[in-house]
Amino acid sequence: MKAIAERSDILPQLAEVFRAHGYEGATLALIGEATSLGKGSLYHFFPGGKSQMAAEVLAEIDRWFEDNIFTPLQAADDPARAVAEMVEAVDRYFRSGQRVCLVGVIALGAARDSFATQVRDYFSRWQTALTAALKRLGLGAAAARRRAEAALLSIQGALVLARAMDDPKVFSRAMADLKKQLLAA
Amino acid sequence: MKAIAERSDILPQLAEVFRAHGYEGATLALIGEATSLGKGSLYHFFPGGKSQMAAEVLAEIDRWFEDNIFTPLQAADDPARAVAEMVEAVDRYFRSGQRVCLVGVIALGAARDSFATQVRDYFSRWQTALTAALKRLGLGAAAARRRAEAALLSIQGALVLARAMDDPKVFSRAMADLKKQLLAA
DNA sequence: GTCTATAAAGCGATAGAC
DNA sequence: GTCTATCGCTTTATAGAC
Repeated sequence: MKAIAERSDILPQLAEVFRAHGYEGATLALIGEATSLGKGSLYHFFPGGKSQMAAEVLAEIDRWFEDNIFTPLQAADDPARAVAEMVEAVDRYFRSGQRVCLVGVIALGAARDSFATQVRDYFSRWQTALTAALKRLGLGAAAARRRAEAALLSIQGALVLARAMDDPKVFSRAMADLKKQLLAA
Repeated sequence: MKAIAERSDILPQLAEVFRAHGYEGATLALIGEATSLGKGSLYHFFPGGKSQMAAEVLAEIDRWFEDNIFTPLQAADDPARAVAEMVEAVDRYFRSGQRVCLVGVIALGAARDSFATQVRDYFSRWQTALTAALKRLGLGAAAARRRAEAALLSIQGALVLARAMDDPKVFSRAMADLKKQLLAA
């Protein structure tokens, strides 16, 4: 274990603070606590301050989804299996609804305008990747696009509702439904 | 037009500030600006400060939904028509996705814990009212409950996605779909 | 690369005049 | 009921020692 911090260690911790408190609510004090780093170190890594931190966290999330969700959807031999695995990966990633989607949180808040492109791209690339898999399952282009949009909507809605009801089962139910609906004829 | 402010005038303006900036992001400066009221007046109306403001806004929202959504769903002669009118009322209320759901925003943020009961009740009473209407449409108790849950989930998801994509059409499409799904056999 | 100290501004909240 | 002035604290951000 190194005493010297690395970006790869910091970004996930940073992400959790933004997830838990939102952009406005994530203070440098909370961030310092979560990363065990002083302000000096934080500004050494992120000279642009809080907004750079959030931008890099969003970029990291984007990278993760690209590798673990988008690419598998488009490259898989068996599209039905890829779609099912996407739903399972999403369930794990969001810890059955106990973890929130940072991109969704930012989309709802005032910080959306500052990160508009990153937020939009995240969802639109996800939709594109899922649409491709659904087309390979035999759906028409328009139907595939609509169904992919409905899927993203279900995931985001399930996260909101599960947290509002404080009940992870709401999320699990939604993901089980989602898998069925995505793979239906 | 009175120079003296009334609660009934203030609460809607307050609500818009919380919607636009979230609980943490809604500063007293922004609130003062939106209401054209100084801090003195604000603390005269809300001695409990910001948290009382948010609590009363949530109560006001609750009242509005009780009167305009929940009660009509449970009391209507024609449940099919009541369900269709709910979807239309929701579309108007959220301005086709250009306005955000404050209860959802709070549910996702750190302030959720402070308003947990109000947040939970809002959704659970909505689900109860919608479930009742769906049962009168001929659905079994369990199916009605599940379908009502899926409906709330769609609305919240559509709000997130419409804002993320910055495209109100996403919301309108979702509401059109929702109406069909709720009224399907 | 990490820290402490500190600046400058903004925060929620209060006091008191009118 | 409304305002201004202000308190005490926290905020983001910077400076500089180590």
